[in-house]
Amino acid sequence: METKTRKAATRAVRPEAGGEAPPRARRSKLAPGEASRPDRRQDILESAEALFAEWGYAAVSVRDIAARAGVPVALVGYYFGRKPELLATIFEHRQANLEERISRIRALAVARPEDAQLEQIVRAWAEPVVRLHASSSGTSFSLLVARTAWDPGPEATAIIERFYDPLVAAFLETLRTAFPDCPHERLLWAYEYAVGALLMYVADKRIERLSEGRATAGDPAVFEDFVRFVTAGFTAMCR
Amino acid sequence: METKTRKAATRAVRPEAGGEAPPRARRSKLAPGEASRPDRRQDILESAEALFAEWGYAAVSVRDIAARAGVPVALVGYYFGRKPELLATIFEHRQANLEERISRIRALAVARPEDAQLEQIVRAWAEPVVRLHASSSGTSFSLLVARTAWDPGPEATAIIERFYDPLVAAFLETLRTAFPDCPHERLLWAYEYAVGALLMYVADKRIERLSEGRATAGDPAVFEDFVRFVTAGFTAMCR
DNA sequence: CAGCTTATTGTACGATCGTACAAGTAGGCA
DNA sequence: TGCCTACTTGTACGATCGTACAATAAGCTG
Repeated sequence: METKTRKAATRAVRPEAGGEAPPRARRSKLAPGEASRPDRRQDILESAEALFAEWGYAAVSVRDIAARAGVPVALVGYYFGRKPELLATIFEHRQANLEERISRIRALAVARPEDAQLEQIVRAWAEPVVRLHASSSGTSFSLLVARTAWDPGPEATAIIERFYDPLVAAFLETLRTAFPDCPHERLLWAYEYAVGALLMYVADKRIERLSEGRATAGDPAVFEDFVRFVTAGFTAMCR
Repeated sequence: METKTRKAATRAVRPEAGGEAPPRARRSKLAPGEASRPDRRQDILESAEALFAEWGYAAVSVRDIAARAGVPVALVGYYFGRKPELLATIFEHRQANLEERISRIRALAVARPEDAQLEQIVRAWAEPVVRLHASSSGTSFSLLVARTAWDPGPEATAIIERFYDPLVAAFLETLRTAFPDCPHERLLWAYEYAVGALLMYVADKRIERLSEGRATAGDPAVFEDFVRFVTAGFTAMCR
């Protein structure tokens, strides 16, 4: 519940090292034997991702991010502008995984084997997330997605609307081919429950404590159980 | 990610208007025809509950709470001490609902009709929450529970451990009588998914936007669908 | 009335926050 | 050589935060 009133953004130009701009090939001169000095912009991005994922967007300060990246505070603003833009940039860099989910779901809508279709939809929807979560570089981002989805603040909800509304649309549309007679609202509720389960799969820390470390999210059998749970839930509600 | 270092709490005595102390029968003198002046302590408590539920613990300042309650800031500290104690007091005032859940679940463990037992367990576990959520005075608290469960901050996790670990224990213990052959970890994962679904049921704001207002959580049929979803999920995973 | 306890208020301290801004450095190209 | 651009840094401003504290008001008990 903040009420910030500051001058509007007047930053002249910001380096766009991401996609279209020149591929950021400065710093080519490095002493022989010296490891290529890591990109400080990337350092900031990874630090922000890790910290946001662990503590939530609001609980992490720009100074925390800069400290973890080992750069002065002002460099964060230089590369990413305001704090909400930094959050958005993180999600932009991870869009590939999201687009894979959408395209896999949409592909199922056209080719319909009519058999075990639901399970395929659930897999197409959840599997990229679980795979990302299991990878070493993506585990913090999958956690960040959950934190952002649960964050009631305006910055987080804006991110969710922008990046994940298309996924919901694709999922529901394909799901309607599997359950043509199920009312739309019921599908929506079932989707909510599935999202809740998936977010808990990816983000909950409590299960580690409750199981005394025996329950690990990396086990493929756990994912198979997850698919079973969600698939059966959908079937029970809509069939 | 804050690092506060202040003097330890040296407040002498704080009014304990809640449970054991004298029932707070001051302010008995009111002019005839004048409505009994509302308890300002209660006002603060309700304001805090509503604001924490809507924006999350960290995003709400003590000043926000005082402003909503119409009292000066210092009164919050006078009645509740530090901010984490205020959060804990809210949960203490709502413990009745939690204890109902636990006792209902435990009651099912002794009398076992062996038939439809799982559905009864799920109902005993979820129904008090849904009923509280549907009531006018409890809808903000059920939202607060979800926000707190999802909050990675230390204050929130302390609350969850203190108040909800007994519920998990009761649920799992009773569940083991229904699925004697299901491994413990699998039950734990299924419980996680069920919690995720329940929290989404209670707290998610996105479904209102996605359904354009047509999906209402108050509908009893929605709760029946929820029970179906979770029950089928458990059965598919553990049976 | 006095005396004590509770309730109430304004205020101020120290800390942390996001963000802007001016000044500085360094490398590529003329 | 000098200039342009990208990168880097220290710092400071205004705002907001949790919390403590002294002082006052109000109500009850004698």
